[in-house]
Amino acid sequence: MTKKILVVEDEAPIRDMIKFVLEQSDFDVIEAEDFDVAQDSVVEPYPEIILLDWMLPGGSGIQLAKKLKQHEHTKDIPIIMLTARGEEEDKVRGLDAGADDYITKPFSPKELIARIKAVLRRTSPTSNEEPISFSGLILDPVSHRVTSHGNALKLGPTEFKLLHFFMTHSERVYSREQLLDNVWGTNVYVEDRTVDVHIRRLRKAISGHGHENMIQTVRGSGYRFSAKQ
Amino acid sequence: MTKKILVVEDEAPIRDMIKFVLEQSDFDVIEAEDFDVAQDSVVEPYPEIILLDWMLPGGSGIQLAKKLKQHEHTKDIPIIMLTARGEEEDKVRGLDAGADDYITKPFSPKELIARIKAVLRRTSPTSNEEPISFSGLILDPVSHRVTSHGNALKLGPTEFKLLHFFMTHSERVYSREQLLDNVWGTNVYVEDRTVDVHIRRLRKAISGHGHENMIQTVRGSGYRFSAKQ
DNA sequence: GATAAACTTTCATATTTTTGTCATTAAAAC
DNA sequence: GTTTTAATGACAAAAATATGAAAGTTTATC
Repeated sequence: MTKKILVVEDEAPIRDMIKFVLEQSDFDVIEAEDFDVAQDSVVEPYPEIILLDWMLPGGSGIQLAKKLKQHEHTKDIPIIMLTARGEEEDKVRGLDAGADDYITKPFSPKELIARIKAVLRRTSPTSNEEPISFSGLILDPVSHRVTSHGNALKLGPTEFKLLHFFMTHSERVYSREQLLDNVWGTNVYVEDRTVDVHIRRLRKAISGHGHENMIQTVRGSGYRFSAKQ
Repeated sequence: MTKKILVVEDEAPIRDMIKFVLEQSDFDVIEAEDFDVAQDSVVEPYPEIILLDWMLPGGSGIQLAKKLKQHEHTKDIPIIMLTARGEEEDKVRGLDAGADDYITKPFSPKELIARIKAVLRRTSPTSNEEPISFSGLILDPVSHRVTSHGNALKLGPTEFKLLHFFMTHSERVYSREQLLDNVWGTNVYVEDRTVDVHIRRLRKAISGHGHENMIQTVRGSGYRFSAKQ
């Protein structure tokens, strides 16, 4: 699950440094050296976060921020401003313009990564946290637990995700590819048949508690999760 | 439940800005522009949190912090330092003097509120002075003691905070990063893996008393504190 | 203010768990 | 009965966590 980050910075050396640091931490970096390139870069799939040099030539950093905040699709993308020392007053305007955080140059790689992660944590949507229940089988996303009639079941991470997906998308057939996309994530290179193995592991884990038939094979199409027989 | 916040800041415009922001978020603000006024303001009912300008005229911010930390009634009031950029080194001394967090000026309203809430989250379980108990394991915030079936356990400061957090947030998975935020604090840049080590030490400390499995590893997600197996 | 003790953080290494793939067997479809 | 598709068991590689120890900091004590 690599996150896309757009780095808008006119000075190539700094941009390169940032790119290097971020890629070390497994982010997917897109670079832009000015306002126009940056604008063209904010397209689908949208970056999850934008590092924006405040002092772009012509002071266009603020303009870009404002523009992004105006559009529905981009207004929720968090922006971290990069500022130089001594530009204190501008920061206020930057934060007004909708930036979520700022970092003062020069910064340490550690700080950069920490800030990015903090912002991602703050802004990433808190999905539905309610336990999901199907005839005695309960999955609780908060405690990250699955119980069957009160007994804790032991599943690996992938089986947990798979079950979570199924329980939130029941009564519907999914092909192996769709399952891979939804559970493993897009652009993951894994054999289709691997899904079978995880299905089997999941079935094994929830079986013996009256949940024998909840994960149903639909020959030629894929699998379906259902409480009905 | 409006919380009382004392703002110690000599520059009136900044003070006003902070007051405005905090009142928007339903805090009850008390202002002080210097050491003496501040000292007189720290009386019952005590503020729940203090925002303290580091660079008070005469550098008396640190003195105030130290003084507050010396007195029984005020030593547990969390202090957030307000510092200017370029005073990085002072921050260290500030945190030494007992500050719980710091914010660099200028800061956004969003950031200010976020930091205050974070500190309150971290420290307000402390304001609940009731001992917390889980199947024979008792943590008493007042005496700062942990006992297992009556026997005192020896934990380091971090292990104590970690256990305290877990005991007030059981049955919920926390990632290493979330634990760092909640137990270490937001301004701390520490390796994720460091959490593992403290988890181990905590486990070691509470083990051998029938609490083997209270701190549970959730592979791929983090850790969970639970009385259940 | 020096010295020792206690803590914290990081790092290297060991251990455990999980994962993806493959070969084989079983089941269904035609 | 042959072909197609899924189930299963085993296994090696990869990933994540546990652990021990070193190095650096802080705190306490004399």
